[in-house]
Amino acid sequence: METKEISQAVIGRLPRYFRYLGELKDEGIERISSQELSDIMKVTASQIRQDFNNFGGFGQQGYGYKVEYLYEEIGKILGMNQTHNLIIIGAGNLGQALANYMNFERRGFLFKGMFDNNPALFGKKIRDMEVKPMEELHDFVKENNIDIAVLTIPKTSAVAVAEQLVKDGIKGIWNFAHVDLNVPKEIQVENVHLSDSLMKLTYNIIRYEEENSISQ
Amino acid sequence: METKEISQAVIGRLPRYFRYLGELKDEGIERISSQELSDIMKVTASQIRQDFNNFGGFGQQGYGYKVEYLYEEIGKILGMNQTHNLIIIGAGNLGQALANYMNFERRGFLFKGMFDNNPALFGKKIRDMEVKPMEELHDFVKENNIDIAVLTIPKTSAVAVAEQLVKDGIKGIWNFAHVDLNVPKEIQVENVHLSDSLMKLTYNIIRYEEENSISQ
DNA sequence: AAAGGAATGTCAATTCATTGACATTATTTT
DNA sequence: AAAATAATGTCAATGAATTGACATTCCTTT
Repeated sequence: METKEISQAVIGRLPRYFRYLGELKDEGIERISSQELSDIMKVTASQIRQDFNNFGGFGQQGYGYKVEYLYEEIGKILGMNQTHNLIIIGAGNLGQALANYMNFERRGFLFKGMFDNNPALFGKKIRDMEVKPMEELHDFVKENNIDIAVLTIPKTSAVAVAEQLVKDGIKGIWNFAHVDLNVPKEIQVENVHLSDSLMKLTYNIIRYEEENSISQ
Repeated sequence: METKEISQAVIGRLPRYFRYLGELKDEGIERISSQELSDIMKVTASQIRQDFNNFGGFGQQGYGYKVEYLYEEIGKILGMNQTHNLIIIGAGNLGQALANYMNFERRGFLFKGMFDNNPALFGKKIRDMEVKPMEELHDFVKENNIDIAVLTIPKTSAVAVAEQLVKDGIKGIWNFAHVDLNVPKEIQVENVHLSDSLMKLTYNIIRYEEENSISQ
């Protein structure tokens, strides 16, 4: 079987397709063409077809795409048909918010534990899960087949914790700490750098204002 | 003055440069070459120079870049030398987490208010700021010169709220709702779709595992 | 069952982003 | 003060991503 690399540009668009297709499915729509999807999603029909073709193509010529089938297939590609054992490290506001906010379970993310080094939080229940001390983290990861660690701890400790998690056998890290982790390339890292995102927003706001004042 | 468009690819890298330069500055490092920065940040020196040149270039030939100067200049480009009035709409876990988590003020983001439609939350203080009912939102935005609205509300209401915010004169929206907002292009939107990010992570985990099992 | 129409899959062309190379210019050393 | 060195700024080349075009294939209608 040939292993052709699929670009992260394509991967980055899949969740959005998945979301729109889920909505179409919920609306009871059974079939859609790339052109119709293009109109709804505001991307070119050509890109949609090109993207899907990375995975062999899911449509029928002359007909279009079956919404439910396409939804399922993209879901499989994204691993939404599997379960993933997940822990949250850092039980501060953000960690708690993520634990509560996500309807993880609906997508196969099994919330297995929550860790912090603040004794005041030990035993506190978040989503029926007691916060455990950091000392227990590494054994827990090893013994419970944890796939994904969510890092919502300060950047000062994030790098070291990540390195240890790698040794414990973690497969992926969802990193909210404001630092770049230094892990082997076989460990997948997805960064969510919130302040970077906010800075992009301010750049674009300022840029728009400047453009306007120049043309006045 | 010429208005040359700077690609979002470049903008997206600026906050990371800003972060590394801030750290270098804090370490007391005064000068750095694109090659040294390249080694630290794991991007090509060519890209670094190319990126900076979009803004005219900040270095001195034969010398390199003055860390503090470069830090300040990139900060200005990102609007970090200005203040931005900001409100959070949706005082649930995520909204509260963002209010507490960010050291907004250090970067010029002035937290001006928090809104929700859950009466149980009205008056609750978050960061010395009482949660206000949604009814007061639109007048508040108009009267207090709000630049940025952070949307941490369910997707069902996000689209309508965003449309009204545009009428109220908002400039940018930091959108955590799991939906694409439909606003005029002069309004800047920065999406943080957390579950999209998590799906990318699972894709990459699965992909790595498949690659490995094939080569076994 | 055959003809016509519709929409995919795919190839080619174009646009955009990244990398490489080097002339130029400033700094540093002698 | 001059020569040597260092590193930028910039141009050209390469590579990647997106868009456009159309032949092929399947569906639908008659």
